[in-house]
Amino acid sequence: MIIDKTSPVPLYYQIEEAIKLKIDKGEWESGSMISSEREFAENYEVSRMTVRQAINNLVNDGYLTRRKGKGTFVSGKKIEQKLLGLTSFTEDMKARGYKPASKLVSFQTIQANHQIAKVLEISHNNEIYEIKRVRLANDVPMAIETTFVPAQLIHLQESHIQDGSLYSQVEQAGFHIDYATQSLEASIAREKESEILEIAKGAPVLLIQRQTYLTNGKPLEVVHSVYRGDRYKFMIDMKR
Amino acid sequence: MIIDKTSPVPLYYQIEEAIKLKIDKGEWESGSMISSEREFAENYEVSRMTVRQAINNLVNDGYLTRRKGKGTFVSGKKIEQKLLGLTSFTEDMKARGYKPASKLVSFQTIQANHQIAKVLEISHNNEIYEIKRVRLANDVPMAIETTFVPAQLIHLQESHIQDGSLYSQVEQAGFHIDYATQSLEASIAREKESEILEIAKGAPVLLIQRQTYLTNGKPLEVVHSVYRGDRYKFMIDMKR
DNA sequence: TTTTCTGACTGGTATAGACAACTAGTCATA
DNA sequence: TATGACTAGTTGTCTATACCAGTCAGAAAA
Repeated sequence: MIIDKTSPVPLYYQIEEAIKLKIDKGEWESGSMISSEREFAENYEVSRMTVRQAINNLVNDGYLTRRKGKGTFVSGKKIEQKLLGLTSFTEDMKARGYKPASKLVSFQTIQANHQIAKVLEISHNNEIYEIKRVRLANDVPMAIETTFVPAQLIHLQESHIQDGSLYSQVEQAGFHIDYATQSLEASIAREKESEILEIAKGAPVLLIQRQTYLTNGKPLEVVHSVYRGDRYKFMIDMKR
Repeated sequence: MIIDKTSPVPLYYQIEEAIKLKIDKGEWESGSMISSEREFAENYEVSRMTVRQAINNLVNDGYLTRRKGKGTFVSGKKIEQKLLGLTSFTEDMKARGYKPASKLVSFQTIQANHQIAKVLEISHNNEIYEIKRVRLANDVPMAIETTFVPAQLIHLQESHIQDGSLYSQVEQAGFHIDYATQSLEASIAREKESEILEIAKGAPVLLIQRQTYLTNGKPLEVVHSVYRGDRYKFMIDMKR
C-alpha cells in the first residue's frame, strides 16, 4: 500500500505490485475504473510518468486496459494470464480441481545420448539427470514423465524431487524459466506404458515432448511424457 | 528513415516503424547491436524518453532485447511471433514446407444442436454453416475438419470457401480475430475416419477442438478436427 | 607483468512540466 | 427542445534533465 522511496526496489515496480494486489484481492473488480494517473501520483508522491510506467507494464501483462479520455480499467478477461501459461503438471491439475500426486520411479545420473545432448546443447556423454515419474490425479495414473536435466547446470537432490516440483528448485537456485516449446502427437500405448497407466495395450495416448529454456537462453530440461488419451485433454489459448 | 514532426502520427511510432523496417530488411542482423538511445535521440532530434518509448514497444513485441551497460540488440529468436501463432491449416503447412490443399466435402446450412449453440452463444436451432473439409499436405490426407459458423454473423459463399481460407473472408467482412482456445486429445480412428485419412482402423489420431473469438467478443466458429497421428505433430511455444 | 582504478560508454529510474486528444457533463443560446 | 460552446477530467505524447547501475577498455599503480 505504502511505497518505500528508500528501497532499492524501483518505485514503479512497487506501485505495480500494489495495484496487482488490489486486483487479486478483489478490491478492484474487473471492469471497474482504477484511480487516475494523477491521483496515484499524488497519493504515492511520485511523478505521473512513474505511475505510467507501472500501469504500462500491467497493461502489457493484461491486467489493465486504458481508454483515452475515460480512465484505466481492470481487464475483464484474464486471457493473458493463462494464455501462455507454462505450468507444471502440479499446477495444471490443481487448476482443474484434481488432487495431483507424483510417484518417483527412478532418479539417476546417466550419460546423455546424442539426441538428448543436442537438444540440451551439451556435449555427447556429458552427465545428465534422468528422472522418471508417474503422475497421478486423484490417485489415478495420468501420465508417465521422463525428465532430463544437465547435471552441470544445477545440482538436484532426490529428496526434493520427491515432494516439491523441479521448477521451484530451479527458481531457488537463482535460475528463471523463460519459455518452452512443446510438441504433441497421438500414439498408442506400448505394453509397458499400458501397464503403468492401467489402460489396455493399444489404447490411445498423447505424447508430449517439452523443451524448457531459462532466461539466460540455456536449455533447462527435456521432458518426454505419455498421457492417457481417455483421461487427459490438453488445453491451450492462443492469440492472433 | 526521416521522421516527420508535423505528422499526426506519434514520433515514437514513426521511430518504431523505422527500426522494424531496418530489421526486416536485414540491415540489422539478429544479434547485432543497434544504435544507442542517445544516438537515436540526437539523429532524430527527439528526446531520449521518446526513443525509449519506441524501443520499449519493440522489446515487448520481441524484436529487440536490452542489456544494461551493453546496448540494445536485435532478438535472435522471434519467439513472440510464432509464440501465439494462431494460424490456419494453410499457414501452418506452408510454414512447415508442405504444399497445403483442401478438399471441400460438404457445405450446408443446418440447425445448431444444443452443444454447438452453447459454444457459439446463439439460440438452439439457430442456423449455422457446417463446412466439412479434408486437409491435405503434399496431396496426402492429413486431417478431417468440420467447421461451424453462425449464419447470422457472416454470409459465407461456397465458392470462396473452396479456394480461400475462411479467415480471409472474415477479415474482409470487417471482423477481426482475437483469440482461440483449443483442446487436444489422443484417440483412435473410427471406421469412416480411417477410410478418409487412408489409415488403419484403430490407428492413433489427434482430436483438436478449436473455438475462435472475434475482437468484439463474439464466437466466430467451432472447429472439430481429426488429424492422423502418424503424420501430424502439434507444435507450440509457451512463455512462463 | 599483473592488478587496480578511472572514465566513458551503455541502459534504468525518476522528476516536473507542457500541451494534445478525447469524454462527458453543464449551461447558454437559438 | 435541440444545438453548440465551454469546462473539468481523463489518458497520450513529448521534452529536458538528472542521477544510478552495469560494462569494458585503457591508463595508472603495484
